[in-house]
Parts: sequence; C-alpha cells; structure tokens
Amino acid sequence: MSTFAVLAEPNRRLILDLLRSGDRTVTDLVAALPLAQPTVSKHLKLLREAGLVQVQPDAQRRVYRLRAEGLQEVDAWLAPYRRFWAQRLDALEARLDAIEDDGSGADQGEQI
Amino acid sequence: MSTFAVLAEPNRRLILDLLRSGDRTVTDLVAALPLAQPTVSKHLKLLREAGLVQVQPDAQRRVYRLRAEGLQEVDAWLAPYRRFWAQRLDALEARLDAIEDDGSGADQGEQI
DNA sequence: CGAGAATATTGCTTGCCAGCAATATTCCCA
DNA sequence: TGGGAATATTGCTGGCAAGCAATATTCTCG
Repeated sequence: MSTFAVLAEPNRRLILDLLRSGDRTVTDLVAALPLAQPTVSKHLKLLREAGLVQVQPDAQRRVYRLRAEGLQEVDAWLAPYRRFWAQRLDALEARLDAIEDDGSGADQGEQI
Repeated sequence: MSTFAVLAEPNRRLILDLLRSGDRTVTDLVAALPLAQPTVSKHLKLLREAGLVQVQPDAQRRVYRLRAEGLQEVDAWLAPYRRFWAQRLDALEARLDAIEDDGSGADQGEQI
C-alpha cells in the first residue's frame, strides 16, 4: 500500500498526530481512538510497512514511535506544486503593492 | 471525499502532474493515461470536487487547469512533521561531532 | 507451571471505489 | 436540421479495505 493510500485513512493520520507528541503503546492508542484494538493493530501494521512508524518491544507491550522520514516522499511529491501557490501569493503582493505603492517590500525567499 | 483520499489514487496524482505543465482537455488526458474516457471523466469530477482542478468550457471541449491551492491543506498537515526529519539531521550532526570530539556524554534525549 | 495482561492474527461481513460499456448530453458545422 | 465530435452520466461488476469478534501468541509474575 502506497504512502498516499496509507495517509488516506483518517484514523491513521490521527495515530501519526498522536505519535508526534511522544511514543505510545497500543493500549494508549486504542484509548485515544474510536476503534477496537484489533483495528488499531491493523492500522499500525500498515503504518509500519509504509515506514511511517517503528516499534520497540517492552515486555508484552509494543511502544510505537513516529518515523517522519517516511513522509518525505509525500513532501517531495508536493514540492513542485508549491511554486504554484507561491506564484499566487506573489500576484497578491503585487496587487497590494500597486494599491499602496509604498515600496517597502517584505520580500522573502522561497522554500526548497 | 477528502483531499488525502483523492490523492491516494495514482492516476489522479498523474493527472495533477500533467496539469502542472499546462492546461489539458479531456482528450489530452485520456491519451496520456491508461484509462478509458469515462474513467478519466470520473477522476476529473473528484478532482474538481476536491478543488484541485478547475474547468473551463471551450466549445465541446473542457479545458482543465490545476488549482494547486487545494494542496495547501496537505502541506499544512505535513508541516509539523518537517521538524522531525530536520531533528534527525541534527542528531546525525551531533553524533559526528561526538566522534570527532571524544564521545563522552554524547547521549541525548530522544523524543519530547 | 498457571493466570492474566498486552498485542497480533484470523475469519468474516459490509461498503465503497475503480474500471468499463453503453448511453445521454452538449456543442459546432455542413 | 442532422451528423459527428467531445465529454458527462448511468449501470453494472470485481476487488479491496475497514471494521469487529474470536482466537492465538508472547510476555511477566506469583
């Protein structure tokens, strides 16, 4: 399953959001989600296979941790689109400049 | 259908990629994709409903244009994750420093 | 060893989505 | 006005994914 497909599921995005603030056990995640435990485990398996989380055993528990590097693929796909909305902002700025015409351009560099 | 779900379909991402280099008619897109015309029209409908493309009639033709602003939602979701892979690079740098230095006390807190 | 906790796996059902063919619609032009 | 081009819509099917209950697995501890 592609990274994009994995992210299409809202509960999986929610799991990633939760892991952003720290590692969690399966029980933690089940408590935070409107899902039964087997369903959460299934989502975690997909997230693992997509390289978006990693797991470390701790006795019977499994501690899940975010692996945000897996999201760089999405970020890379998105990259060439940024110039398009940046372009839009430039046009907006230009129009504002035309209205005010005070010349103090708070210009900033692009990303990338 | 959520923006993420719309992007989960590879052919839809391909359509967006094609539109990045210029406006296209449905016929253009059908020629460039391994799909029948009704299927392409269906994808275009979903892309339109998600605000990722816009359409302008030209006689019997419909010219589709990218609306990249619709992707800002994805970009915004991704934003808080960027610091994580930046953090990873920092950790790598720290480790390299530790090797060159002497290595004592190179231990660092992982997550927050 | 036995019980219980934590998690994964299995088996099943349901709903939805991608795909196509066929048809409808809309427009231009002869 | 009729025909053909371009696109959308409809109706259908197959496959897959999400959900749960039940069960299996793995570990700790008394």
